[in-house]
Amino acid sequence: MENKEDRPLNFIEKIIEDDLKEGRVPDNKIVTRFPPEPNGYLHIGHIKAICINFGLAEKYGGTCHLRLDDTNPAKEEQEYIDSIKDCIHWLGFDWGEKTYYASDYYDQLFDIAVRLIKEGKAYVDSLSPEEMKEYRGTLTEAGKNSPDRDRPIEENLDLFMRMKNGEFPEGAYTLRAKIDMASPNINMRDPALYRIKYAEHPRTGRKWCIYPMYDYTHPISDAIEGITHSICTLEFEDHRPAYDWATGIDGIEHTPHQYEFARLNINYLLMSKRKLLYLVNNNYVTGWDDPRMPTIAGIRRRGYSPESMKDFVQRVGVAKVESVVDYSLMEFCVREDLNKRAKRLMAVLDPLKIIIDNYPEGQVEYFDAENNPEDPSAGSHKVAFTRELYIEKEDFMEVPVKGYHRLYPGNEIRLKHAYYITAVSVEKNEDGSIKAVHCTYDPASKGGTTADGRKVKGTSHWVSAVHSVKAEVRQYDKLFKAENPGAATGNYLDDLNPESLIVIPEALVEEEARTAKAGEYLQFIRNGYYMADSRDSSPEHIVFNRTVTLKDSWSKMKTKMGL
RNA sequence: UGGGAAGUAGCCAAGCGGUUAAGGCACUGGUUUUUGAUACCGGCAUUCGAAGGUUCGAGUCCUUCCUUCCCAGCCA
Repeated sequence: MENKEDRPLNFIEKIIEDDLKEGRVPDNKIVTRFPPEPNGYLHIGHIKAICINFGLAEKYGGTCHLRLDDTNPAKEEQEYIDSIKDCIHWLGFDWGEKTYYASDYYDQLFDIAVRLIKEGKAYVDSLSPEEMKEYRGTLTEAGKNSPDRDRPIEENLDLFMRMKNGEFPEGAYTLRAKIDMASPNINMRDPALYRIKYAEHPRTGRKWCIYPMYDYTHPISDAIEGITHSICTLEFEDHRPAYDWATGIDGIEHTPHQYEFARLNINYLLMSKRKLLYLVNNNYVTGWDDPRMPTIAGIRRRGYSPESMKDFVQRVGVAKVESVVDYSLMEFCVREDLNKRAKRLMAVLDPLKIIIDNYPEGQVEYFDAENNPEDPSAGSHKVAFTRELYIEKEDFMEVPVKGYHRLYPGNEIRLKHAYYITAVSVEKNEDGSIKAVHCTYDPASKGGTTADGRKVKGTSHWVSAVHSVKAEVRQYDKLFKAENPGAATGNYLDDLNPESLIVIPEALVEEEARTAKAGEYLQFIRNGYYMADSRDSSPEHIVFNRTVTLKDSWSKMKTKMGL
């Protein structure tokens, strides 16, 4: 049970280690569970819950169940179940052969309900939703008992059977636990156990027309599965008494315990399912897997690695303070991971033509370009060099500003992997814009160094004018430009970043980029990390998504100098 | 004004009565560099929401207060 990462234990790990040490865990095997309701797509916030539950099981040699909490057929769909499974696998976790479903326990749950009725601990209530609300009282006033609370057991039993048999319309009756209408905890004021619902369930079809509620289903499901540590988010703290009530029902052997942690919040991001749905439905984004979406499908398509996201969650930690993590931490994590694994390529996004006057026309040289300077085992690939090339527009200034050490007339820079060049003259269009920059190269600088060891301060990436390939490059940025979208005006749409996607229809990439496939991590040298788009990229029309930029101290300096 | 929780740096987060309050991100200086990237070195809380108290000694214990979050679905 040693702490490999040399990181202090979080409060849940402490509880577990203590439980293990004190022999409170059956067979010394902890059992956790990740219990999403299949009513939508998983987002970054879920990654935390997934990592906690699966991670804990991994760390302490236990198991973690995937359990679909499918007790509300009105909202749930098979599509979501499939997507949830896919996302967990993408993160690198596995739940083994068996997928658990709350719906697997419908029979047991029903039997237990019947038992509760027989023991006088549950009753069938005919109050309408509005009446029930009235009877529940308020936060500061006790509720009052339903007129049906003392209905005879036989009658409750009969009514419950008839509810099950579909004799009543939706809303006519509920089954309620008889707990305490005066409890200061509203969740304990005779919570509903079952409601009537005529809906097609993704797994049980039309077999049932009554469905168990969360507060009743969840703890019993945990108990049935032998969950030892039931970990959920803070908003369920108030439900713990209900959880304990349910696991305390006579005849339930195993008693799991619920622990709550703070959910993950990240600034500039929106996690609300409702708001994300609005963005999708109203075409602010292209879908749930739009690379700007905080969904797992979105960040995956954007080019984030699962390892970096796990690292991110690890660094954030697990506590009970409701916190908002800096977006920059997430960016740091991807960069750190991608730096070690991304294949380096050269891509010119905003081309400026360079003509090397003293380089023979028609000559082609192939240089070796290392795939990753951080990892020599990654090998290298070839790049073609010719007399006419393109570099980034921002890598040339006719009149350089102070501190600029890229190309400008009279200055020598290095073309990555190739030669030193010096700008000699500027060829202009009629409108005064630069048509091309004429340069000379030093043949003795082949490979990017010279025998005299002279230093050049700037190194630019480039592509051959004849060998480069066109590609669409999608420059993604944050979807929202405010840390807390909607905080200022009350409408999060006001904070949408108009520059969250800038499409460069015809960027020029080196030939090697043709081999890139979705899933392969790339770095366009000096531009950022990229990945081929899983949906739209094809050999005929290559599309790259920008995952994240590189850190850029030059642009920071520029803004500091007021440029 | 009921109940449940939480307050340590710009953001996370350790700290569990005993030398100068871990660490990471951000920020910031510098070194190296064939990516103005990376890497590396340095700086960044006399103070822990506030005020009292206990103690030889308090971020840690006690009291009061303040602030923030969650709860009144037949959602999860």
